[in-house]
Amino acid sequence: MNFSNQLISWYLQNKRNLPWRSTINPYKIWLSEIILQQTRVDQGTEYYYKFIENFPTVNDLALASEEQILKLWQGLGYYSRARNLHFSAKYIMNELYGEFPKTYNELIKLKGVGDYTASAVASICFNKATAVVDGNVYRVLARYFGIHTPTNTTKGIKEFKQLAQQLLDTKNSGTHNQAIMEFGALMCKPKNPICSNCPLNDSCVALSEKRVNELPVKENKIKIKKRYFNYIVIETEDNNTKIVKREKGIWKNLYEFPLIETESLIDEKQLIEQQEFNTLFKTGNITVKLFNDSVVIHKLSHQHIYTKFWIVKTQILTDYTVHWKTVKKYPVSTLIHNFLNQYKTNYFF
DNA sequence: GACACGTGGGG
DNA sequence: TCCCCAAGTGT
Repeated sequence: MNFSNQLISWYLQNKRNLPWRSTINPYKIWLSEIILQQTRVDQGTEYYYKFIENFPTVNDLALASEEQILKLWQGLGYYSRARNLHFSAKYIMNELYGEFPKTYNELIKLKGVGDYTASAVASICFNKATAVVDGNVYRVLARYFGIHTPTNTTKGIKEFKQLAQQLLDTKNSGTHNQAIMEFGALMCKPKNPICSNCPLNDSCVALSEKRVNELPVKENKIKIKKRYFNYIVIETEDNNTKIVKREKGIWKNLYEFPLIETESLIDEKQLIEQQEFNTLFKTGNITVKLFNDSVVIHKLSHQHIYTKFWIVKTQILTDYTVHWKTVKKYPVSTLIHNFLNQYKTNYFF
């Protein structure tokens, strides 16, 4: 048996029973692929169920509001996926008259759909001969063929894509693609791969050279930046607070309390001296209290956010105020969500 | 080409 | 604790 046949044979006997494996509906496959980008199956599965339940068709998704979609996406991260999902659903309904794209070249025109997702949907739903290359594929191919080219370089991307395409069983593209990914996820794992029980262990270059744990090779290391957030959590006498929509960067289009970002940690005295703080409260009579005695460190893949939540009691405000009861309806970051769970014991998403 | 973009699990 | 990394894409 060749490489592909061995993988497919293994796959048919060992694959997990996942909800998107029982359909070739392109909307559902597309949705599952977007959810699973850079996301573990265990983490994404509940979101897949929620989205299918709330938006059974691409039309339902197109008709929803972005806020509704972001609220459902809350906690999953990489929120541009949700925004692009919505944008592309509207594009499919309005520009393509509801007809889902069927080829790699048409699929990749969708926002949020790149080489991987276009290849996956085209092969799984329409049996097109397009090979997927994701993290699993890089790992399986790098090890099996002993390839040391860094995967996150132009040269590596090109080389692995070409090899994957060459190995593709073009009669069973969808099954082949899912087989190699599932094999990478369950057998050829990043740590502690199950080489002793691997169906390919008699022909794996990395195993024969005892270099399994050296592959795949990746270049670069991102530098972690530190940021200092001061959230101004307002309590008015009529039980309102203030929230605003983030307009760019991280958590774009999610809501948060008025934010004062500083160069370093600040105390109450320094907070009150901030220009932005004073413009929030034109009239006097406010009380300020730090909610978290120890700074909250929210860790993201490339930045650590040192956060202080300042509770400010005041009389009445007018702009951007919402009643505390309605705060839970807004999509927020996990940082804000965690705060709300501590601060308002009646807050549930 | 380099960097931004989240969150959570595992070793 | 810290670091890797997970069905990547957009700018």
